[in-house]
Amino acid sequence: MARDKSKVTIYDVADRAGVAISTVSRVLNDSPDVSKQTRQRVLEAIDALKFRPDRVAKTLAQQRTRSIAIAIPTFTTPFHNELLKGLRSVLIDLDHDLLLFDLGSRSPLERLLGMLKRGTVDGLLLAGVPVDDSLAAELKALRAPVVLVGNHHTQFDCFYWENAVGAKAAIAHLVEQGHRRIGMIRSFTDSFLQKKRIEGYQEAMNEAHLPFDELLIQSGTTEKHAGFSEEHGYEAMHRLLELDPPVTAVFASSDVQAIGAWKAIREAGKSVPKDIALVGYDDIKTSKFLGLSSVDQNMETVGKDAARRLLYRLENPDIEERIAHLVVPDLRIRESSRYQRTA
Amino acid sequence: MARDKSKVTIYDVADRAGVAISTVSRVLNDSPDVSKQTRQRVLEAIDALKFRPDRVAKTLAQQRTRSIAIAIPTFTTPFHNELLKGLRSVLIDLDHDLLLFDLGSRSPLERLLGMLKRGTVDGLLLAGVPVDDSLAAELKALRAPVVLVGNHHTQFDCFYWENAVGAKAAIAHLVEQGHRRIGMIRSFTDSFLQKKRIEGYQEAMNEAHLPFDELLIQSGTTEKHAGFSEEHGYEAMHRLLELDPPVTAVFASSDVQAIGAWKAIREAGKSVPKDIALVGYDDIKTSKFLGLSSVDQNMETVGKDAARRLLYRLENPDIEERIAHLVVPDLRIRESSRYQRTA
DNA sequence: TATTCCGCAGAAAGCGTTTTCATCTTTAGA
DNA sequence: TCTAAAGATGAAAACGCTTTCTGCGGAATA
Repeated sequence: MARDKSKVTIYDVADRAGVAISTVSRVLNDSPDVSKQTRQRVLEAIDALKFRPDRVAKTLAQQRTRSIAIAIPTFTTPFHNELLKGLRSVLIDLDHDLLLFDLGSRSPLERLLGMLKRGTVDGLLLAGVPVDDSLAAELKALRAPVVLVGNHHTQFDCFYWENAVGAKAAIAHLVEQGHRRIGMIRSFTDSFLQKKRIEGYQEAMNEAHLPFDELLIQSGTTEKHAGFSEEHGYEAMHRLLELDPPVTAVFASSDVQAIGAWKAIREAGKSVPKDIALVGYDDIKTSKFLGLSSVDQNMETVGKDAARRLLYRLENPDIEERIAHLVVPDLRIRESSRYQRTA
Repeated sequence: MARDKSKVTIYDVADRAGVAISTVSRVLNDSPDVSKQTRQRVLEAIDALKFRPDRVAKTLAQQRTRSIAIAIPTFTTPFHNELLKGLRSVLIDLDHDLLLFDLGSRSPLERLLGMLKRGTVDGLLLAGVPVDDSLAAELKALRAPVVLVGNHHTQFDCFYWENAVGAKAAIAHLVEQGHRRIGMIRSFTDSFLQKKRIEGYQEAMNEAHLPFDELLIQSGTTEKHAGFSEEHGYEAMHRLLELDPPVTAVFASSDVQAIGAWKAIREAGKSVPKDIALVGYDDIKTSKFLGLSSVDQNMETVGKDAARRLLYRLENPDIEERIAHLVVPDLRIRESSRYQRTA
């Protein structure tokens, strides 16, 4: 309400340029059906009046919002920052807006679908959100372009990681450093991602002919963020510290968990990497400065690629082909695991 | 385009209920001018058709978008995560959307103002964005509701921190621990916030009758994020390490800088807190687990308060009164500075 | 010279709501 | 019993664009 400031509209421009509004619209949208002189005149009028087309009206007329929503489990983990960064840079270039949507809040899925139904956004990027068949069906029914990040589903475009490969590389590295009792910190819930990382852990252990001990894979009790939190890592590490024979290395499913674990190790009077070597996952920026070894997933690049794909699908709603892009992660070895065991 | 799925509109509802669309709209907006039976009938129709009013059309008709944008310098620092969290929780409750806007990209201010002009958002929350008089004038001219976080300007509602108090408390604590050569890591640019923190540093040094030495206040060369980055802290710490007599404690203007500094200290073969005590600012979640002492600014609470204020101003555009809420920060003492010097 | 075609521009019909205004009932007041 | 007020509803005009349809004049074709 009370929006006086008498907005300058397409009519004002048309008046001043002595043309019809349709002509102004054509100029605005780079239509070829406008003569050079007319275009010039309109452009001048636009300039003189400092006219900016109303985004909402355009949206209503075109039935297209030029904005997408990204749904992520939560904001409080640094995990998604890089992803967001990549996303934004692409969206800006293609003149789209980004709506934030965290699934931590109440009735998240319902609100998500509501957004699509009410036409708030054109498309959806689900990052780290598990998609079961019922959700998939609903999304399909809405015919909404959806791109998945960090998860896999045959009916959608996906960008996800070779989680098994990353985990395996981490463990192989620890084995090479002379470790034989290698613990793992898992997440609270049993996601696709988590399964793969455990798979990688087991493969590497097998190949090194190390016995499998299920006590070596521990989780904490904090459910928040599905267990991808410092607290959770801290708790899980406590359990690992009680094992006998003791672990000499720990692989955490995320860097934040590793940071939590580190604290537990410190408090137990042990040190990293001398007593216990530590490797995380995600390679968040902090890890580079903490000297925490980690598995780099190239989040920013993935963010860019995912955004491009979503926008492409917006333009071409009817392509049937689904892409499933597998990103191969890189192990970054730092001080937290750079210590050769001689025993 | 190609949005077949033949959207169900207010007309369909009206048809089914046997009323005019205006009546449906009244029901939708809880108008009292609808008889009980009619309302009931309409409600049933809405239900049966699973009708959801189109957000965009509503926006155009009402000249109100029900969404706000938050402008922050960058996503890659964990600093704003808590703020975002607070914001979101309030916005959800009041049915508003949040658009992300990072100023790291090109021509940010222009795009920001464009958003307002084009009616993409109703209001703006500027977090950590310096507002000079020319920007203030432009914002005023647009008559847009704006709330500032972390900065002060007489013409806008502000939520900001007693930066001097926080810095002073940090230094006082270090003095109490027996430190006399206390370094400070500042940001790259000379913001309001930075000035205040330096002010607090100096006050505390004065009160402890410690000599002021401008070499004790160092910055790095990395301009990115105005110097609030790990790299910057790392560089600045290198300079501090060269001082003679050496510093025994360092106060960083942010936690990320402190993390960078910590790395430099480690690499120099010194340890925290034994050789050098460390205190940061912001109290990001990571700090709690690193054992990094820090100054807590209650970001999440501020985020909530700021969002509420902005929405309040949206409802009441004409209130003249400006609020300037000063948040008093709390020092959180952890291991990184918990070491009494006997010298 | 008569016909067709093309380039350009205007008129007008959407897009899906809200909101004002007018109309038609009732109900209340005298 | 008549009139005024209140209550409920519908018709239609916004909101600010895009897009289709139509038409006009001039160039190209026959």
